[in-house]
Amino acid sequence: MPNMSDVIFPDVTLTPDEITQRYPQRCLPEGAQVTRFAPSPTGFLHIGGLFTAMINYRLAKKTGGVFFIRIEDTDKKREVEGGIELITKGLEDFGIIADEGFTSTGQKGGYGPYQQSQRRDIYRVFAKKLMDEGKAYPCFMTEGELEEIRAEQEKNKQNPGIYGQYAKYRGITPDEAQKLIDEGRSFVVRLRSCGDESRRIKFKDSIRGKIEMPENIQDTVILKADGIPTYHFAHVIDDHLMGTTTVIRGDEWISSVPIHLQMFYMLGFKAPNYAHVAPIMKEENGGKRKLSKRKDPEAAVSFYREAGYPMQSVSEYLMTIASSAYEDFRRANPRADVGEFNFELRKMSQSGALFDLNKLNDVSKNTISRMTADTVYDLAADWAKEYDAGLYSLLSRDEGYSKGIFAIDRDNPKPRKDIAKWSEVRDYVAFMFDELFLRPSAELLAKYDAADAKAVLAAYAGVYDQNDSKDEWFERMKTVCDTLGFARETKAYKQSPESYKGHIGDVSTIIRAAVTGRTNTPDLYYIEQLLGYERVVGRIKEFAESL
RNA sequence: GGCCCGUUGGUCAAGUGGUCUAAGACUCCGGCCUCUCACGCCGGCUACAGGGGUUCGAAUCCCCUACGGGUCACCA
Repeated sequence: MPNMSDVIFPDVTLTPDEITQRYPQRCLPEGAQVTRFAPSPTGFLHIGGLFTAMINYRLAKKTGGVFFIRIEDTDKKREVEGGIELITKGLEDFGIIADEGFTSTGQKGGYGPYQQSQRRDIYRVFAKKLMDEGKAYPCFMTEGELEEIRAEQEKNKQNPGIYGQYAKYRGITPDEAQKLIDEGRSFVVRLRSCGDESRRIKFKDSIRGKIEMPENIQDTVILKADGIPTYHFAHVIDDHLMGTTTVIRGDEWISSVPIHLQMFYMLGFKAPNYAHVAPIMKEENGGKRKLSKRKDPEAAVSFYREAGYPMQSVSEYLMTIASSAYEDFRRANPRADVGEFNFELRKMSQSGALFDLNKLNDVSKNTISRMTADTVYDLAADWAKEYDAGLYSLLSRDEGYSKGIFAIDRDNPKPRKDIAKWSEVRDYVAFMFDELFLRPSAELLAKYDAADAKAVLAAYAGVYDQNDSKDEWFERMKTVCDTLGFARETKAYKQSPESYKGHIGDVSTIIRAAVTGRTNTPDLYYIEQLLGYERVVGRIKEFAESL
């Protein structure tokens, strides 16, 4: 009588030991964590995937360990051309660069290959080992049979699945298997579960604490009909061989942990620590639901790039979701590198956070306010180059000029926080470029007497001096106040409003409207300095005539 | 439906039996500062899902209910 594994795995010649020797124990300092991100190459970087990857990365970095990227391409149907590069490149934009495995420039590291489709032989060796030990068997059930069983179970209100009496092929003999194979029947390899429903399996999740569940009793598929492993089996083999110490993944995997733990046990492997992160949610009809790739554009990381959020801002926002202590850290260390933050898994929230655009905007404004004018220019121009060509040509026409705009009120302890995303830049800088400058309408000054406004503009145009220091400039505006009957101090006006036409604020508003076409802008002095005498006085005169 | 997990203001959250008449952040609304805006500062609105226990004492521990999420594939 032939051996079952010879019937099923005639192609497998290597032994588990030979494989294991290729994956020596890692030499890492005490406490170093080996983590990984294991995406499918679907060509779509989900914001939740980025989040998970970031947490994996941070933990590895914090502990002096290793972070690697492994491609889980065991389902060819979902694969997309260029999907791997899109994901690795996408992560690298956020500073998440793999120590091992896939980077945008290819694979590296000594524990590969890091792509499951290239590891077929490895999985088969261990599947064979399980079969040799009676822990796995071939199952020839057809789709129709599977459906019948499911229907029967449903009718009897039993749990669905292949276990106990429903595991029809548990007792198949090698001869019977050979016969079916000769008939051309296809088969999968199932685990011969050693679980007992009445026993409970306990494990400690690094984020959620103690979890306990009934043992797995399902004869889970480990090798599909095409000989490729299922996620479960690949996970166990890969993370064992690659030396992963902490598996950080989405919490949709929690319910599979009993299967995984059982496989580690049956294979004689030590199981890693698990950490299951809560998904990022979206508000809908008053409820919450997971951000969906299909329905929600904001689920894609590319959405934020297009909207003009700097990668840095998205990172920062995600960190605030990952750890509530992060905002305090950031306040205390505005310029520090994220790496200095003491990230801890156990402080992570266990329930899914609603994605909050308000908060992202706020975080982003703060993030941008900490950038230098040069950086703001570079990033804004990069964005514009791709999404707003008109703006790009204006910004890049005179780099120094453009940087000057972004420099206004930037290098001080309380920098302005006007910009949350690059798509706002066009509006922010509009009046600095004649091409975008909107001639002010008289409406802006509706609350003022037209004759007074004209007088203010004429007086100011007469005395404006491009060479003034800021103090001189301000003093000159006050002089205009004096000569035209406006109060040079707001307080003086408030004390006796009847003795003035208005105050310094009114005068500056009139001038601001003429020069910028708006009543609210950053510091007028610096704007005028950049604009230059001709344009300042020209705009003032033009506006005065229109009143 | 079975099994898991969760539930503190509109949102993110701190909180591990007394220091909780519950921190902080975002949003919103007032006010101050101020050449406008922004910044900053001050203040305000709004919360322990519900019910039972345990305890001198419960947001915190236990039980039940409700609600929300996840999972139950030859997808990951």
